[in-house]
Amino acid sequence: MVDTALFTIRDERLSLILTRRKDPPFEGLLALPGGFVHAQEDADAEAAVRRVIRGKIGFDAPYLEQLYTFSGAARDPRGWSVSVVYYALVPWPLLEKNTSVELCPADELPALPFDHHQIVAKAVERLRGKATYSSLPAFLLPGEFTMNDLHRIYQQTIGARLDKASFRHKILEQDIIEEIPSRFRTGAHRPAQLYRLSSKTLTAFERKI
Amino acid sequence: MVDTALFTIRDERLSLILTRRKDPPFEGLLALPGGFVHAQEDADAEAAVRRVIRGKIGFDAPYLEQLYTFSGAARDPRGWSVSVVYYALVPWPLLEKNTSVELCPADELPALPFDHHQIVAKAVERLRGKATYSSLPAFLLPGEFTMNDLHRIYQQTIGARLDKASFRHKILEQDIIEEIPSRFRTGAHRPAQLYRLSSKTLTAFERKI
DNA sequence: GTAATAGTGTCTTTAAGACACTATTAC
DNA sequence: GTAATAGTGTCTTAAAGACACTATTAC
Repeated sequence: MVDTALFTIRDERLSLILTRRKDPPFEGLLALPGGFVHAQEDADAEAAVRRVIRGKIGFDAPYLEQLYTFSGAARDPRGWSVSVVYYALVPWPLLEKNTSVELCPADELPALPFDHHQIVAKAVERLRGKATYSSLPAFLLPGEFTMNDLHRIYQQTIGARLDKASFRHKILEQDIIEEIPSRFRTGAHRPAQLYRLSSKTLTAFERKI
Repeated sequence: MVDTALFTIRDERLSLILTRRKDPPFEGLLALPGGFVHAQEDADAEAAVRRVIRGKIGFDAPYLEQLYTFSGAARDPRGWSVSVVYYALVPWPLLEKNTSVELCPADELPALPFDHHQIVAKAVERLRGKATYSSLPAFLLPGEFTMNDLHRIYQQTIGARLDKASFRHKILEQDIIEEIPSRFRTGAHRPAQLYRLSSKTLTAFERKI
C-alpha cells in the first residue's frame, strides 16, 4: 500500500494533513492519508499516491517525493505489510477554503496508528535536511511570494533564525527564483518585489544557506 | 521483492557485484542480486536483503541503506511488480578470495534486465552525493587504513581530485576516524599512521569536503 | 645518495554571519 | 511626522583550495 505525509505551514507552524480512519483496525483515529495500489489503474506507486492526494485535497501537490518504504510483521496487527511512503508539500492558501481537511502541527500530533509516528519523524527529518540546501521550502508558498515570505518559510521549516541580508544574497545567487516584472506587494511599507520559482522541480544549492 | 546494488572499489574503479540469472525472464543475463521476501522468515525488507547479501558474498556488508522502491507495470514483462532496493558497500579485500563473485565497473556495465540500469544510476548518484558530506566512502575500506587510502577512496567515489592537505585537515576535524595507537604501515617511505572509523554507523559532516 | 609516500605551514580566495544603515510606502 | 516592511553596504570570521615545504623510510 501507499501512505503520504502531507505538509503545509499554517500560522507559522509546520503542520500535517491527517485523515480520520473509517474502518478497523484503529477505527476513528487520525492517520496519514493512504490507500492500496490498484494494479489496473495505477501505472506505479507514485500514481497511486497522486490518486490518494487528489482524493484528499482535490488537486495535485506542487511537490511530491518518495520518502521510504516501511515493511515488516510488527507494523500492522493484521500481519506482514509493506507501505511505500511519499511526502508532499502543499501551500496553505490552496487549502484554506477546504473545510474537510484536518490539520495538526507536526510537533503536537495525537496518537497515530501503525508506525505513523516513525514515518512522520523520518519525513520531518528529510524535509529539514533538504531545506538547508535546496529550493524545497519554496513549494510551501503559492506561485507569487516576496523575499520576506521566502525568508520566513525557510526559517519555519528549518526551525532556526537566518540573517536577512545573507539569506537574500544566497538565494539570489542560486538562481532558484526570478523577479516577476513590475509585480509588487503594497501596504503600509515600501513595496515588495514579487518573485516566482524559476523551475517547477527541486534545485539543490552548491552550499548551505 | 528486494534487490541490491553492492558496491566495491577494485583497481581504483567503483564496481558492482552482479549475479547471473538462472531462470526466465532474462535467463543467463547478469543482474543485480535480488530475491523475494519470505514473510515467515524475514522480519522486514531489510532482513530479506541481508539474507540475499549473505547468500551472495557469505557475510554482512559493513554499510547497508535503503535506496528507493521501484514499482509499476512496465518494469517486468510478467506484469505489475514492486522492488524495494538497497545499496551496500563492501571492502574489496573481503571479496578478493571469493572467486564466485562477478564484478563489473559501474561505468562499463553490460545490458541489464528489468529497470536495473535505472536502479544503478540512482544508486551511484546517492553514493556520490553522500560521499561529499559523510563518512560513507570509508565503508569501502577494511578496518585499518592510512590517510592516503582514505584520500584515494574519496577521490574514486566522488570522481574528482581533492587537495591532500585540505582533505586531511577536514577529515580530522570531523572526528569520523581515530588513530590506532602505535600502528603504522611501513614500506619504502615514511611510516604511515593507521586509522579506523570512530563509529560503525554513517556520520554526516557539518560542511562539504 | 634516490625514490617514494607521509605529513605540515602558509597564503589566497570565497562564503557566511553580524549588524547597521538607507528606502519607500500608509496613515 | 511614525510605524512598518524592503532592501543594501561593510566588516568580521571561518572554511576551502593551492601549493610549496619538510620528514622518514627502503634500497
